[in-house]
Amino acid sequence: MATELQDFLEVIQQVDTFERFQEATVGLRDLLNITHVVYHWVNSVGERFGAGTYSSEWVDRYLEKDYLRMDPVLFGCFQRFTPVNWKQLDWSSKAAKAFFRDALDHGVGNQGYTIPLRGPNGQFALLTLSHNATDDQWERFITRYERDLMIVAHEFNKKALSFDAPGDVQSGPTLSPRETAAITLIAKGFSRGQAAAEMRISEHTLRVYIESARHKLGAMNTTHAVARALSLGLIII
Amino acid sequence: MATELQDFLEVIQQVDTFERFQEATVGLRDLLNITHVVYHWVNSVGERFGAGTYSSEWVDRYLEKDYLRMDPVLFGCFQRFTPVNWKQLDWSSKAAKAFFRDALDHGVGNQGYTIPLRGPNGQFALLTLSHNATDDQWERFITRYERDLMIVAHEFNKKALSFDAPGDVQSGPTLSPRETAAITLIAKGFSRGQAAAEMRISEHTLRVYIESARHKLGAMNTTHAVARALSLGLIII
DNA sequence: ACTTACCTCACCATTTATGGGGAGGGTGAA
DNA sequence: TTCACCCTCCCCATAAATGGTGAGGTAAGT
Repeated sequence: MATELQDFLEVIQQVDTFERFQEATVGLRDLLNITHVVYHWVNSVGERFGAGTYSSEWVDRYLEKDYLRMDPVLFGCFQRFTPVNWKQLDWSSKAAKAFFRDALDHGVGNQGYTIPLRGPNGQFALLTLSHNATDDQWERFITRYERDLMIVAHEFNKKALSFDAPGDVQSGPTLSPRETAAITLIAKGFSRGQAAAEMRISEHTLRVYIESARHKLGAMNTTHAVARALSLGLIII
Repeated sequence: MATELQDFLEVIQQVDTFERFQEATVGLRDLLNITHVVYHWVNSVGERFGAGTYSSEWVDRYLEKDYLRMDPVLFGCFQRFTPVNWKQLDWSSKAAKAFFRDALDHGVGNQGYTIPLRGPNGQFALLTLSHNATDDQWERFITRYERDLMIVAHEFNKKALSFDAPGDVQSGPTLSPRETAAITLIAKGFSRGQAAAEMRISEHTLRVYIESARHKLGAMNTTHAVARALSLGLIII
């Protein structure tokens, strides 16, 4: 690992407030000598949090124009496992082209590289680097730093996570074996009657499990309970 | 990065069949001079695939006993973002203790380290290392290799992904914006009437979206559709 | 011994979801 | 332009889920 980035990991580990995230992104930008570094994070309750070097005008415009719903970077990363060079994305739609032009006008670089990382409970994070460079230059930059940046992204996430769920992991509700089995069957598309038959219990009993699980999960209805159980990783389908 | 692992990345990149995964795990085990290396992967359609150095007896027993549903490692990793040292997990339950003893009896080491990684469409992968060592020795081992192993895990996943969706990323079903919005609201526990009010459309229209999404997702009912949409990463609640 | 949680079963009335139709207007791509 | 897909609205009858309340037995932990 490049020694300058080695040191930078220490900087991340000392982040203790949201504001420090901002400083850390600035630090990384200056270290790599590029135009922008942005860290974007969606926590387990769907709250978005961003820290980075984009101008506040661009951030406001991005939110105002609801670019979240058309940004090919965000969209591409939602469907991907691996980091992505922006050039590889699909910019063919009219909306995407307009968005890219708008971004350029607001100081975002013409090149970009984004690392997506996912956690349990729908946690989703992006570390984005942007710069003005030729395709070749950018390719070389990525080749040089991609592995280091992966580590940096993970360190950022570790910090973000520590803010999200301070303390224990095992805090959420737990389901009994029969409740888990019942909810899992329902999540697989079984009706109550089918699920009861599968579990060889009366439909009445199955209802008790579902209701019990629903209460534990604080869910409004069965569908909500299934969604929460899935999000919390309590069941696997 | 340790040079021996540097070279190993090349080995991973040359994996071209499922069998080669097996060889790669053996290679990594010998390189690190530990007892076991296992790579476990759940693809976008829920199929499980494992490659590693565990004895076939243990693998068979694991499946036969349905340890998948009680393994604290698997369970812990589902709820976690970051790699986990097995010692940190909750082994207090009777089932977990019995499982651990059974694992020891089948040659699994007393120490372990597992890196969870998630992708879109519910893809979930684990890279597990296991060894017989004291807590201190294992701690030192992890401290030395954790960053390198993260890179290795990502390389494994890159390969696994290339087998999963050869070619296009856009393989699964997609939902229209309104369908996504409707399914998301239902997943959040809204009734059809509430969701329709929230979207400012008639309940009839909302039903059309739900039904349409249900058909696209090949789901038996609304709850199943929500579960599938969540698993596929099409919605976030 | 006592409490807590789990598993199993039952009835009531009401609300909600589902499956099957049909129809018109919009937008974007081939 | 035509085709496909999306958005919006409507009716009907039936099937399924929900909310509330109750009750008896087992198993584990304090």
